Amino acid sequence: MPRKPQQERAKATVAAIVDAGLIVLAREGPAATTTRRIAEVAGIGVGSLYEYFDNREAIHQAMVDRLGTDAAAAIRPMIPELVRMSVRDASLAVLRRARQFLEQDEGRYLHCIRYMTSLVRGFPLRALQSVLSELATQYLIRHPEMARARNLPAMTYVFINGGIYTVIRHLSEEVPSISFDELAQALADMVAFCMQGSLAPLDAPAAAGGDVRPR
Amino acid sequence: MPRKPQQERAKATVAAIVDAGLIVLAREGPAATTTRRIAEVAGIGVGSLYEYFDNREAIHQAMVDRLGTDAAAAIRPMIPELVRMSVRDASLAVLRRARQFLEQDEGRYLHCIRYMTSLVRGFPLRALQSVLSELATQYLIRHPEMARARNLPAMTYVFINGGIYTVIRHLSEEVPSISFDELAQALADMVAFCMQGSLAPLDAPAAAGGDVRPR
Amino acid sequence: MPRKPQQERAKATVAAIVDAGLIVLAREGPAATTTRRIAEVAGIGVGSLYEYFDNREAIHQAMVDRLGTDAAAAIRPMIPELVRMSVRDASLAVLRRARQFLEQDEGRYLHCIRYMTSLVRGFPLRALQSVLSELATQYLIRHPEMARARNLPAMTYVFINGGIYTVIRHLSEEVPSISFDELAQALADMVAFCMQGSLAPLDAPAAAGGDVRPR
Amino acid sequence: MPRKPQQERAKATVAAIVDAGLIVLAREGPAATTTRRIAEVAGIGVGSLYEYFDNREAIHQAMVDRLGTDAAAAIRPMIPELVRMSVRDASLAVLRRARQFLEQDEGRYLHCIRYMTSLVRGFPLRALQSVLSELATQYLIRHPEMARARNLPAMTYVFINGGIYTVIRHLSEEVPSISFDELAQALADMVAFCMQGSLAPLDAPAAAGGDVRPR
DNA sequence: CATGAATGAGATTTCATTCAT
DNA sequence: CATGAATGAAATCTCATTCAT
Repeated sequence: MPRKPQQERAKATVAAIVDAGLIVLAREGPAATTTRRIAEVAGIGVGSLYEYFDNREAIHQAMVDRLGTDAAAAIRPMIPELVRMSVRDASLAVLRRARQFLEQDEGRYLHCIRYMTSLVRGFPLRALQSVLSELATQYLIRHPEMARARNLPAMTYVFINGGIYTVIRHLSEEVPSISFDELAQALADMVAFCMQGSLAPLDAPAAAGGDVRPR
Repeated sequence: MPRKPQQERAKATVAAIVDAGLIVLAREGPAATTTRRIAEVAGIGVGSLYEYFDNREAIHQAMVDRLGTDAAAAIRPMIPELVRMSVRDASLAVLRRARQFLEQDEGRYLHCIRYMTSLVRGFPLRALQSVLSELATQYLIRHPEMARARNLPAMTYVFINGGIYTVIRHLSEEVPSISFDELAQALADMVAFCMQGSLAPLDAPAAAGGDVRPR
Repeated sequence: MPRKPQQERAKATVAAIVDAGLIVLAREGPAATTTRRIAEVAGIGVGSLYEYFDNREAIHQAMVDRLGTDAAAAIRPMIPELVRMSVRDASLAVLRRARQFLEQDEGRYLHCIRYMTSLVRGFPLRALQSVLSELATQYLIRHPEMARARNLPAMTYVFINGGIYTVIRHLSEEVPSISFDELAQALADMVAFCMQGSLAPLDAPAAAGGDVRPR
Repeated sequence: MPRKPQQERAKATVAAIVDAGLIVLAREGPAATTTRRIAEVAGIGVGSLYEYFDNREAIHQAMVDRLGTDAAAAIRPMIPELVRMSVRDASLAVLRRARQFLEQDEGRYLHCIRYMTSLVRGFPLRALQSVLSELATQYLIRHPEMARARNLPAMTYVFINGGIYTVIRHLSEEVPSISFDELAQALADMVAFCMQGSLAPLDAPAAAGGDVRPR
């Protein structure tokens, strides 16, 4: 019976419901995402939920989709710009944007991610993962010299997945043992090292460094 | 009023309950970890759960504790041996053991970890994290020359957290884009590179690399 | 989260629940006042109880409140009339009304009172007590000559409390040793004697009596 | 299966169980009188309860019986002495003894009486009532001149029942409006007036007590 | 005899879903 | 369309009772 929203108002209601779901999930945990509570926060009657969703499961799914979509949308527009940066700067830019995204609205998305796996089957951040893969591909297209690195797929896999989770984990910590900037620097360094070669800089200023220099 | 188990039989029952909880969580997801189902799988009556646990929440907590304890116990005994290996070999050894641990009992722990965050407050793998930190510390004590690396705490943080999650994520994938061995190699390489210096091993001594140094 | 009833229908449901509770308590005793049974007798679903009450305890409280309110309401309207009667007649009128109240609906209230103390904390008939106190006060205002009696507060206390309970006790007896009329007469006489009869008889006409005079 | 206690030790255990029941009831209310709690307080295992009682109901019954027996036993030995006192003094003596009985052991019996009606069918204080009736009878035998009072049975009924309850009610109040002594004096006065004081005071000094009779 | 672990019937409570208004 | 009262299936939890040790 739930109809596709055809009017403007209806679309707004659907968005309000999904928003409410995310707000409740973030603030009160998965056990609180009851239909009553979601309807309450959305400012509508319980019965109205079923005008737009088949059942609670569908609302959960919409919440997960929304999070994935929003996360991907936060990064995707940056790609054209990122591919023109150094590996290190591009990494830092992505990390900073990720932090901003996760912490907006009082950490709503950050909190939600914890619980997403319990709401629906499947990995909620697949869309984000795809965007980051796309970024890597585009970057390599523009910088073919890097593509010689061995283990490229594995390295990329580790950077994307390890990166996503390490950031989430760090932002979730109440008393992080290191600052976010330190974390970001370390991650960006690692990406730069491993993709570009030689850890020489480590112990010696080294000479040139070719195109690797930032900006 | 759950009493401390006083007889031998009672201890076995407690273990059976926690086991059953993990089995159900792994196989049927968090929504299935009802008291009824756990009791059923444990082969006891529902009432018996409450002889040993205050409420369902307490059972969940015990499950989380158990997973953390088991995970730590899988790695800790290896430490003395690991510190005598090369960084790369030690990393590989840990990764292999982690895989074995996560995949035992038909991936019970692997599946459980997905849902742990939704069951209780707090990070369920803190114990594992601690063990890995300890390993890092011990390793650096035996290899003081590495301690000169900059960003040591941040690097360690990234390796531990990123490593844990990347492995979990990989093992959870139905159709992984890379093999576990490739992943492990990549991770071990990264640790070795970043901790030990010079990406020389890659394909060549590598000339440039220059200003890639952080900060 | 039980909401205040907003529609007419809802108010009727609340009343039906409390009614059902009193009916079950009267007929089947306190052990039978389960949520299931109350819902059944009220002709609603179990879940509906929780639309209006937080828990079973709240229903019990509402039952007690209802009984107190009804009892008070049975007597209060009589006050204007009572204060114009003689002490004896007023007492008899109150006693007759009390009996009628307690015996209506097949003795529902009478039976309930037995069990009220076990349902909630506090004295369920406080409201009735208050009304009777008010009656006494109003009466004394109109009949100031009585106010000279010594021990007025204590006497009033005894009449009200002793009177309430004696009536309840009598009506509860299966084979009363005296009739209700005899009881009522005796009580009314006592009130009349003690309040009105001046205590003259005590030391005066009374031949014997000796040390019986107060203080 | 529960055997009659034949050994000394067994009798002590039975007493301990009943004691424990009364203690729990007094301190924690009727909902707490579970078999576990009673066994715990009695210092025995749950299973042992069933060595001496058929079921929980039987324990409750024993508790009620015990209270009735103890209450009666508190008053009965005083009868020979009481019948030689004045009405007023005898009344006061009984009231003081009642208070002492109800308040002993931190008000154990007082608290229990509140809940007794919900534990078993029947009036738990019948034994006390009987003792007081017996006292009245004995008193009238020794003081035949009083027996002329009209309404004697009704008066006695009121005094006994109203007296018992008024005292219980008063002792149960947290902030009594009058002191126990005031209450006792008032009650004793009333008894003395009504039994002894000739009813003359009613409408006139009157001659006899005769015409005061109702109707 | 005494115990306490185990039980399961039954109690309370929650909540997704329906449907009359 | 929107509502929220009503529902009942299913969850959590309690506790009198049994019985192997």
